[in-house]
Amino acid sequence: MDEASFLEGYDPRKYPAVAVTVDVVALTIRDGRLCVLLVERGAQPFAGRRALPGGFVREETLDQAALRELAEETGLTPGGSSAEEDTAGGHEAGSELDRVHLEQLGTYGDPGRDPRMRVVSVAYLAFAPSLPEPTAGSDAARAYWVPVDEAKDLAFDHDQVLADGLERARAKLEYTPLATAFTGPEFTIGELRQVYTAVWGEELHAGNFHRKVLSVPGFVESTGETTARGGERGGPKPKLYRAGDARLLHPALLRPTREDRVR
Amino acid sequence: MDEASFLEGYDPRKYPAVAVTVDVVALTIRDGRLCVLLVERGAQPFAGRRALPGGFVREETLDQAALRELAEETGLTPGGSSAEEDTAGGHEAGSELDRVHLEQLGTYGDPGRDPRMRVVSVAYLAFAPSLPEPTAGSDAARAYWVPVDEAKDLAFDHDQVLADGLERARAKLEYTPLATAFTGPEFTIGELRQVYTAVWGEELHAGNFHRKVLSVPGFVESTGETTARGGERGGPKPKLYRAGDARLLHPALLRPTREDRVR
DNA sequence: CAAATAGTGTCTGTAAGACACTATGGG
DNA sequence: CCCATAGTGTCTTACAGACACTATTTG
Repeated sequence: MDEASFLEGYDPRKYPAVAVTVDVVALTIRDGRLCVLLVERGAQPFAGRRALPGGFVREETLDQAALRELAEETGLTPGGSSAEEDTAGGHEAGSELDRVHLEQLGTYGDPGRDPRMRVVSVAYLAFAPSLPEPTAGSDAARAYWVPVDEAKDLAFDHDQVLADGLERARAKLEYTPLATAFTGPEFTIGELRQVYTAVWGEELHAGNFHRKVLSVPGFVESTGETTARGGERGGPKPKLYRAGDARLLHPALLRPTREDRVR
Repeated sequence: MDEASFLEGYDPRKYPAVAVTVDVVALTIRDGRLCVLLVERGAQPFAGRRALPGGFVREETLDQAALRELAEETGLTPGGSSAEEDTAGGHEAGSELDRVHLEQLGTYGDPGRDPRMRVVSVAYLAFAPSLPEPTAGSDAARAYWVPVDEAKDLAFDHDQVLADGLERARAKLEYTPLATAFTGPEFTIGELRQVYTAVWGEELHAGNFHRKVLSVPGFVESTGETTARGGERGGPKPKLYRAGDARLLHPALLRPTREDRVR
């Protein structure tokens, strides 16, 4: 049966129900460590286990569903989590949420990934600047940031989803300027380098990194300012930069040569 | 509502029905042109319009659903298209279908993309070696290969899906050896170059391409043989190669420097 | 002052692209 | 014989990484 014939004679009640959810791999950097937002599950199955935040898709686009879930779990956008109406139109002028990068990661739909029914989950990947612990807010009390190397044994197939998200994030830092999505609106080259070292888990040569970043057109642009103070343990006041207008890095910033080209 | 609370009190009948389909962007190269597999729609909506092959997801993984749709539309795997049982277990030892590369492309789920109900479609991208026109087979009579630059005004949001698939394919040729998925099991460097020019739509310098391909470890390996005859308009008998064991090209084969790093 | 960081200079190996050239075989 | 293609040589430019070095600021 192809799509055409399916749509001709389609009757929803003839087929087993399928639920569509979104799950979000939200990454941020806290204290120099790459962290992911997790929630504690209260109910079966996987009660007590940690899981990626996510939920049912309503009358909205998939992107909107992912943004809504992220907002609810981080407690960032004041948009009420109680409203049951169509959220397609508006959530209030979000604060830090506007600086969050959100993209689709992949879709996970193996039969049996949820023991109770067929659930197809569209996973999203989010890059966020350092955010406050979400416990402050209302109903997001069960969510918290966990260093990615401590995020194991997640519910459902979320270990795999997280692994896919991390690999995507590492690859994206190579050829896009998305590292700036982890920083504030103004940042130093050193802060940018810390993003790379946190995500890649590898030390980078400070001098070469500095020159490389400035040589890629459109990656960063100078604000003309410097920080008010030098580093905590000394050093000159570094210059401040903004994200540039490039959407692709050319030439790319390749990860340290893992001779391990996968065979 | 997050996933945890959704799963606690979930009742499928409380929510509007959602259908999940797979659609396949199947690409091949015919007569030096990049072509996509399309089907003619017989029923409303979009009757008479062309669309990507696809269909309803059954009790199977999403990957299996995509492979099954592709098999049915190309008429390649003898596996019956009439069987209604669980296909998770087996399709017969497929012929050319084993050489097809299949990967998930993305998921499209805007409300209203199908005028009758909420349909979330998981799109797949397939790279196939030159295949016979599928009209030969049974129920695949409505499917045919169309040069991608003539594939316009497709049904649903398939123009967008196709565009995303093409961009993915072009990018993948840069850093993976997937160009070999478009060729037969043995190929010449010239044939491989034709894959690149067809997909990228750009001429490549034959000499530099030749040296570059051979210099990337694991991209191709020599069979020690040459073709039986030279080119149609003369020339030496080129050597034959097989796909190597690399899964990533290092260093990558970058597209001709579009100074247009996207801004 | 000591230590740490920002930022620059320089050198080396590798890779990409431009161009030229030889060799081979079909029409 | 003509011409297109296979395959190689060489040169120039660009870039990545290693290393060294100076300057600046905090404790």
